[in-house]
Amino acid sequence: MPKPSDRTAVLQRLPQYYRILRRFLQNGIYRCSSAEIAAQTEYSAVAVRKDLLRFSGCATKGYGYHVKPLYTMLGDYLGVRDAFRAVIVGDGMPQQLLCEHPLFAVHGIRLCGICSEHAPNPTTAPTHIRPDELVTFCRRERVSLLILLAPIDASLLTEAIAAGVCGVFSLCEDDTALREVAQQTSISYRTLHPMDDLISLCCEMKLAQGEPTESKKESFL
Amino acid sequence: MPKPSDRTAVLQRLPQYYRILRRFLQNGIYRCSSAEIAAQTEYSAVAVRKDLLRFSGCATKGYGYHVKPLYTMLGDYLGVRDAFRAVIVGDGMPQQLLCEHPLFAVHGIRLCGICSEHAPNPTTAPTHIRPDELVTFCRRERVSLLILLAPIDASLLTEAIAAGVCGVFSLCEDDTALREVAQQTSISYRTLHPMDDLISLCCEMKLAQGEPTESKKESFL
DNA sequence: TAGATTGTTAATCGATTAACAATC
DNA sequence: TAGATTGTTAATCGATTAACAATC
Repeated sequence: MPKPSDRTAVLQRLPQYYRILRRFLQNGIYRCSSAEIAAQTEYSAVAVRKDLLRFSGCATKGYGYHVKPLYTMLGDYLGVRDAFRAVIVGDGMPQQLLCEHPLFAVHGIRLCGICSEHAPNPTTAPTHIRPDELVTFCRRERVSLLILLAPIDASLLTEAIAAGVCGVFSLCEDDTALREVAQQTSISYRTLHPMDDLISLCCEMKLAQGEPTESKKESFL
Repeated sequence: MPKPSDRTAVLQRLPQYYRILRRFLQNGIYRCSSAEIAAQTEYSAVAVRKDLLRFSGCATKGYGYHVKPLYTMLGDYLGVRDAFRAVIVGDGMPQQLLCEHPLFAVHGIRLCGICSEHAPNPTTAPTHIRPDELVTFCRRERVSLLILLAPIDASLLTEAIAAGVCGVFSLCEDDTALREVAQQTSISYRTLHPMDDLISLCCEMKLAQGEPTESKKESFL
């Protein structure tokens, strides 16, 4: 059923639409056009319509999209209601940040534990898992998703995959081990490097300065 | 000098190469091939070579790239040595997270202050700025970059831009005001939604489950 | 009926890949 | 000279856009 194209550009945009629709619902907006969604993104209204073609059941020509059913169908399609069981691996600030993030409550990802050398703050954190217990825990608790805040050993990751893990979300500086293992095991994964985006922004700012606009040119007069 | 293509796909990849090269240097690797860089990414060696064509001075045919000068040139091109002056706007956990991030020490972004209702933890945080002081502060301290952890008022943002801000990096759930202002003022900006990537990963995991591989198919026998 | 809007098809554009030339 | 590797050109592929048909 899912077309191969679902794996690429479209799949990156659907979660954005999902978030935008949620905001619409929160603001009491129950009807919207493709143009209204597009205005909240970098894309065109035509692109939005194409992406949402799969959910045509929630659209009416001349009227637009019915936000409520569209939000539900989109969520189902994206798998947020599947309640994937997840473990955070690694110490550090982002750990607490992630634990408190509404995603885990709202979006059906069930945070089952935290795997780190040192036990985290017990008031906010779920079950603590020692690194040597990780594989056993994943198998017993049917964990399918690891969220990496620190690099994981290639062999440990391989064992975790054998124990049922099928997805990895990495926020690590160094993803070498993850890429290695992923090549051999066909798991799903994403690596995230927010600071790369910040640097790319800096570069754009720099280039923009080098190309003065009309008003800036005038200042040389 | 900069070609229009610099604004798009290439510019998103260059910061990745920059990070990978830094790791090479940290590991004492001073020579590398395009294939070795590509292995740390999702891209092909040919793509890497094309992207790095601008830095041909740091390459030798039959040998590869000279990591040290390439890292320096790439950093210069990306603007990380320009020491953009930045202010974090908004309360919350990511604030402390960002303050402690090595980026601000290592990559030449100078964090000048934090703008929020309540004063942050004074031990780790730089100057605290009250919201009504933001515009004055930006003008006086020549701030060019705002890092948004909470939505900013469209009019306040417009004033900040008039005061010299030319880039915005947003981690907010709702970017409506930012997009509005950006359309009229031609600032550079990036919006980041890590949870969108996590949801996209969930969807991929779900789709992968629906298409059993050979080994999984066997389990039905 | 007119206006608004989705859905569809063909054309365009940009990015990636493949093949190979150049050269250290 | 042979091997390794970058650099270049043309071909392919995928994604976006434009024009318009369909219909509520």
